[in-house]
Amino acid sequence: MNEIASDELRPAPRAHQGRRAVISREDLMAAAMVLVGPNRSISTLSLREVAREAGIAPNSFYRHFRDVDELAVTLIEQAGASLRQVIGEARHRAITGRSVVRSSVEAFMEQLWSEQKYMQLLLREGTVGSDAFKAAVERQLVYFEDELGVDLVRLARANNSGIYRPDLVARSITRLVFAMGATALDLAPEKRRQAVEDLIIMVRMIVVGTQTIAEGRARID
Amino acid sequence: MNEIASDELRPAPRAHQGRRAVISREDLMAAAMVLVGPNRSISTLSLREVAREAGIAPNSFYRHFRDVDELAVTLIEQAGASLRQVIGEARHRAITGRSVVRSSVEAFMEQLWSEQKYMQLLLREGTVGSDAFKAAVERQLVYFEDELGVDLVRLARANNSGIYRPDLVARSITRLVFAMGATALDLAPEKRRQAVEDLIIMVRMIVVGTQTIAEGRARID
DNA sequence: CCGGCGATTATACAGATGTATAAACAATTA
DNA sequence: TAATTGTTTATACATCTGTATAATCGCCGG
Repeated sequence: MNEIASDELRPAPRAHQGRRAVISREDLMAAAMVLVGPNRSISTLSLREVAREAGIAPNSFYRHFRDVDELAVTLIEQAGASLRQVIGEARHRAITGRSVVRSSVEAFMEQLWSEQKYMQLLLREGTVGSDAFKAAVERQLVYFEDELGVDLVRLARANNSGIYRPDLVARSITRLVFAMGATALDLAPEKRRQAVEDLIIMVRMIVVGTQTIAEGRARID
Repeated sequence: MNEIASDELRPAPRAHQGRRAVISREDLMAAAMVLVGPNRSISTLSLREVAREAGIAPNSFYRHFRDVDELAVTLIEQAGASLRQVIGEARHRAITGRSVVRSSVEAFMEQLWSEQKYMQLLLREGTVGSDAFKAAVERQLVYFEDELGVDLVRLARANNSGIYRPDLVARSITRLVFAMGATALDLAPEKRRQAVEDLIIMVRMIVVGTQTIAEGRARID
């Protein structure tokens, strides 16, 4: 994508010629993360602002990203990858435990509190901003859905329980959890526990629903 | 709230003294709606921009709203009220029909296509922006949930079907429908029909889930 | 040690933004 | 008609933005 990003692709074709970069893409991404907050979305950050926070001249920004939007997309991908890893681990660790729903939701919410700013990118900024930005977030959500879908099928087989339209089940759960997580982000700490319990019940309803339908026991109104 | 808004409260204390306002709050709100679009969120509109679109001097804006944020909150309330009315009608009209889920979801999606810009405010801008703005959106969602919750209980009684935690059911359905609606907003027209059908299935899963749990037929994994 | 080159910077410019101040305006009241 | 009052406007200012241009810095190969 970017000629500078390809540094990591070709490790050192000719070391470095000229002055070595004193600042890295990662530094700029970190600076951007310092600036975002509950009332500051990534798309409202200015190039100068990020550069200022990183302690470099505005123009140096261009050597690393074409514009703030490209930086935002990179951050989204990083946040998505890290979240999917955490949740994936939680799900597989829980296979031997008791409730997959509970441990997955709890893992998600833990990641939510500990990485608030990263999570905010995925949860609440996916619907505004440039097309590239929206697409990047949507991509992460679909990754998430796909992995969840696979696990749902595997679990259904293991438990000898039916599952109806696992794709839609995965989609429902993902979107619901992300939506509830977004509102939970600015929730008073003492209400968080309750929010987690509520969310677990919500997810269980979906799971019970798909099982009941699959087993032909559903009464459709 | 605003001394000009109170026009409608005290009809005409002393008609008008001085020049009559040549532009109204509604004109400014309409101008703002012209400017928003799939890639333009309300919180990124500048005061000058809205004034320009409305054809007034920038400073005249202050006679009607304190800032763009106050205008945005007013728009949110208007959008929320109109949506709740449409959906409420659809739900009660459907009580005599066949599927409440189908007709409600379809009514929602119709409103989505016909009032895209208004709906966008509720669906995708609720998580960024000022606290006042986020609170306004959340308020509309809770209104929506409450009304849905009441109807769910009524329907369960009418159908002699159980319902578990109707509050959480209403919340799940609301958040899920809004989340899916937000992504559906920039969907190619030919994919919309499929999205509606998928969404109906998702909602049905939740409904079947709550019924199954209420009737003690659930197998909790 | 030095010439070259790439990363970084300083400076600058045009445009946009929020808003302060005061003048121009029109409708109502006296 | 004339004074009054609230609305609208013109002008202005400081600040911020993205970016173009050219100079500076420091490492690396010769």
